[in-house]
Amino acid sequence: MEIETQVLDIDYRTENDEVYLRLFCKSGDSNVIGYDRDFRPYFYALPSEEADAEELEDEIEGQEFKEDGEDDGDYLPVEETEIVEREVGQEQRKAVKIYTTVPANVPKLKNQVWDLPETERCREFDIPFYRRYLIDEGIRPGKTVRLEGEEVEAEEFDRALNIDEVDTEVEERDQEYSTMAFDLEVYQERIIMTSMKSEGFQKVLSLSEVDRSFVEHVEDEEELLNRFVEIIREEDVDILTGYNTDEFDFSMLRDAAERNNVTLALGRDGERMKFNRRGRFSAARLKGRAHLDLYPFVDHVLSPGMDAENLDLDSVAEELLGEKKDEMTWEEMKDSWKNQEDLEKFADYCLKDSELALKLSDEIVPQIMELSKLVGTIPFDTCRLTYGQLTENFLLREAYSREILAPNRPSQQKRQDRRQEGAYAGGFVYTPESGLHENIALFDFRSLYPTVMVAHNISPDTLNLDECSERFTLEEFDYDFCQDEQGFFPELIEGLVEERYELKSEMKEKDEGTAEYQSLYNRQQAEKILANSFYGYLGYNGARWYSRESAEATTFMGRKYIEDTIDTAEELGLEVVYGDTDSVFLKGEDIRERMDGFLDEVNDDLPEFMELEFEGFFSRGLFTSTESGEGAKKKYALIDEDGSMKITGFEQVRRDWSPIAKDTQKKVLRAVLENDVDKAVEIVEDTIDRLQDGEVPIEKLKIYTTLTKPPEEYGSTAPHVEAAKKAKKRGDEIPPETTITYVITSGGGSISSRARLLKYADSYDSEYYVDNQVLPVALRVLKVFGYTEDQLKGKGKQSGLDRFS
DNA sequence: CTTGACCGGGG
DNA sequence: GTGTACGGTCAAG
Repeated sequence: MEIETQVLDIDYRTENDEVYLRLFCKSGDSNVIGYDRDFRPYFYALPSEEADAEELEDEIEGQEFKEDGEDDGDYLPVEETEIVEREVGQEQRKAVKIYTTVPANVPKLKNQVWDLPETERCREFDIPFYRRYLIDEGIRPGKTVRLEGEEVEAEEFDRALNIDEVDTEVEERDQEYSTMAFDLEVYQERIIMTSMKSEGFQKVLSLSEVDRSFVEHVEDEEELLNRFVEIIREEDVDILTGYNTDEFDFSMLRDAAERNNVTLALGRDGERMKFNRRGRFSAARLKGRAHLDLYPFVDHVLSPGMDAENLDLDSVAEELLGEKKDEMTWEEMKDSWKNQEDLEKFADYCLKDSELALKLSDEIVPQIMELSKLVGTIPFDTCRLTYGQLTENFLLREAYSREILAPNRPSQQKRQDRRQEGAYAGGFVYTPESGLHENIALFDFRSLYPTVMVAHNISPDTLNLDECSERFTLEEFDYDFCQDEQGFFPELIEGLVEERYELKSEMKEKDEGTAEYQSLYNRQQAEKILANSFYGYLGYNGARWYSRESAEATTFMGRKYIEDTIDTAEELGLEVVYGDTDSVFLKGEDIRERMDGFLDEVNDDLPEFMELEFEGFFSRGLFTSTESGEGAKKKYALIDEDGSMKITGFEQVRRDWSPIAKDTQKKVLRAVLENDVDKAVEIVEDTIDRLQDGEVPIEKLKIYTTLTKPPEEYGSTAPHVEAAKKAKKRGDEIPPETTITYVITSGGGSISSRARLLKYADSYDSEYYVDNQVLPVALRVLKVFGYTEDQLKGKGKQSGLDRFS
């Protein structure tokens, strides 16, 4: 048979010292499984100085390798060897490619081969087998492939085949994936509710009866688990998703399943869910169904481009969807369950969380899929890999197709050494003049670092070549980049940028809001993410292709271009307000008329591929100052003509500040940007008055901090720890991982000793909130206008007194 | 200034 | 399982 399909997931099995891969695919509505039994694990060995490739090959062929090198150890078979030519660093070399039977043999065999005197080193021995397969076969998950082979039977799948051939040169066809989001509610370490939501299906399983049509009552945790598994399998979705499901929901599910002796057979192959350990995290892996946790993807890939500083579901949904969770605090939820009151609201909240996660997945999963197609990782990996790891997977694929051997991953020691080298200079930041500026035009370089790398052919493989006719030399440093042939990194960047350019022009022909437009948008976005990742990757200490020189040269040239741009502006008599890395802020009454001339002047001098672009106008901008009174870098706020603010560097979005402090700062910023400093001062004074008069609702004074262990295990005293200890004495359960919502109450003693949980707080310490919360954040803005703490406070008190007199 | 502990997301 | 990988902040030393 022959089938056109998309790979969604993949794994491998070993049976009797043989290995086969399982490709979990989707073709229309059909679930397809393909078995490939023709792919063997392998790695490379490079000959040392005292041997050539042939001698090394003979040595390997002639040896009998045993596990742990012991005579009675299990045999580590070398199935086949082959001599190949590969690019190694900057030279062409012969390498021995060594095939074995099962993947687990590779690391063991590699150790022994590496120890041979004929071996200089081994290469590509730590690429997970299924990734190796995807790379070598050219399969990119989510992209259409044609599988050919004999049809076989397989339970739980609509079609199954033993693969003879994989053809990746196939025209793309659209494929939809069904998605379900889920969420758990937990009380005293027990699962009490779970919600599930997909297009056309919603349900809440609850341990208590709730008068809602979507709620199904279950007797106990065991029944809840069994029903959960049943429903997931009945609905048989392709993608199961949620927010922080690896760390929270699935770890709860695992514990509950253990307690109740239930098998979490959630995958398509009837197997139980397993945790894959990956460093600091564990990932809940289902087979054949992709479990995509949205949180790590938001954290690793999306957050650099987002405004939100904390990445809880609420903030992320608000930024990406413009939608908020239902207002229900954790305290309210606990009370609701404890007293079995208002359970309808509780169930609504539970369902809402799944609904939000599902909407978020509508937004995010297509991006994960596009990145999977581009980088070639399965979506399960794509959503969990860090930026550097995504980049590296792409590089491994591109290296393979160019017959380049990937460098080895650095050891812990080597990473340490690389870190020790210290930071190199980053972007150039222009010191602004603090205060309020008007009529600001913002310009920035289109993808500064990627374009710099292309313009100067900066790449580890063009660095300091022995033979080269034309060199780009950086005299400040002791190295150069050869210009004769395009390097590995510039070639990849140029490819991505050009492809993206085409996609963008294709986008212009589609209507915004259509599915086609969205899909093109997601593709170009994936390409942008990847193109922008190479610079950071070269300076990342864990990178195989680490090249400090390349990273350093890139920022150096970036600084040169932004400084030249600033010079050009000044030569044209334009006033520079600020600049950071790849952006310049200019101001002037007539800036709108003069900007085109400025842009032409700059762009005419730039190398091909580089471009300065106009970003937008702002009617006002506030720049703060440092302790010494100099203009502060990276801390400013802008307002455009529509009154929308762009705030950078202020603390108003952090959760360790109380709402009263954050709200006040935002209001003060707006007043200042609307050119009304007096109003800003009044806002502060008024807030201080209200705090001192006890008029501020206690809700506005809460501060969050998370406990990671039981409160009594902390050595140091911190407000949240003390608040938790006191609550525990009153009989509250405070398990680890609790987020403590506390308020500093009035009275004597240290601040920590007066911290109480929000629900127990019957007073507040106005002095603390004035001095440690409101004043510091307000001063961050108002110091520029000459206000001091005493002044704001004094005035506050005075106007307070005025009122009473 | 360096070192080490803590924290994130979830309930 | 071709496992074992973060990065920033803050208080203490």
